[in-house]
Amino acid sequence: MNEKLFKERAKIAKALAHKTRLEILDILAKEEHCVCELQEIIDASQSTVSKHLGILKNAGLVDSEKEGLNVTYSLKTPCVNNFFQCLDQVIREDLKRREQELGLNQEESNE
Amino acid sequence: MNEKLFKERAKIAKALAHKTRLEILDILAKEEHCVCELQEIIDASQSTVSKHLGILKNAGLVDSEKEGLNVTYSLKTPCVNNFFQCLDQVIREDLKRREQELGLNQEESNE
DNA sequence: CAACTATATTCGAATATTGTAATTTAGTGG
DNA sequence: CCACTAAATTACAATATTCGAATATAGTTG
Repeated sequence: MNEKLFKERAKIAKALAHKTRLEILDILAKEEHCVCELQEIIDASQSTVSKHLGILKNAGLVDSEKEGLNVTYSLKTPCVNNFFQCLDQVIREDLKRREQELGLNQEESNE
Repeated sequence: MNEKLFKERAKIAKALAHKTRLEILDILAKEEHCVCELQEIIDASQSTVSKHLGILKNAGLVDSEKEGLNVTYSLKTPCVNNFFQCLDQVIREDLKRREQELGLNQEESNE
C-alpha cells in the first residue's frame, strides 16, 4: 500500500545516495555556488558535476538560477542538514556497537 | 577533503535509496518484525527480503536478534522518521513548484 | 555574425545493484 | 540422526548508475 509515496521518497533518497552529491549538498548548505566553482572545489569533470547537479535538481533538493553565463545552484530544503546529522548519528552508534563487539569477542574467545 | 566521512554517509544513504527498504523501515518504525512477517507484508521473496534487511543492518539502520527459528529486526535509530519527514517536505515543495510553473506557462504561452 | 565561455546533453564502456531460484546454515522437535 | 522451518548466502542474468570525452546549447562580447 502507498506504493507511490515510497517510490517518490526513494527517488529523493537515491539523489542523496552518492558521496559526490552529498559533498555538493554540504557545500551548498553553506553558500550557493555556480557549476564552475563546484567543479573546482570537488575536483571532478564539468559533465560529471553538471549531471550530479541535474540529479539533485530533479529530486527537488536544489534550485538553480541563470546569472549571465553562469548557473548558480542553491540548497532548497534546510532539512537536509538534519539528514546529515542523522547519518552521523548512525555512524557513531555503529562505531560504538563495533567497539562493544570487540570487547565481547575477547571474553568469549574460549570454546 | 573529508572524503571518508562522505563515503560513510553515502553508504547509509544508499541503504535508504530503495523503495522496498524505505517501506521496511517504515514498518519497523512502528513495530519490530521477523523476516517471515515482513515477507508477507511487503510481498517479496524470502531471499529478497533477507538481502534488503542485510543491507539495512550493514548500514547500521536496523538491529536483529535471533529468537528461536526466527530473526527479529527492529529499527535502531528513530531519526529515520525525521528523514521521512524531510523527504515528504521536499516532495510537497516540488509539487508546489510545479503548480506555479504551470501557472506561469499559461501566462507565457504567447511568443 | 564570429569567437568565446559556462553549462547541459549524448554516448559508451565500466561498474554496481537488483531479484530470485537454488543452496547452505542453523535451530527445533521427533 | 532425520525431517522440518526460518533465514542467509550464492550464482547469475537483467537492469541501473557512473564517469568523462565529445558535442550541443545558450548567453556574452567584440
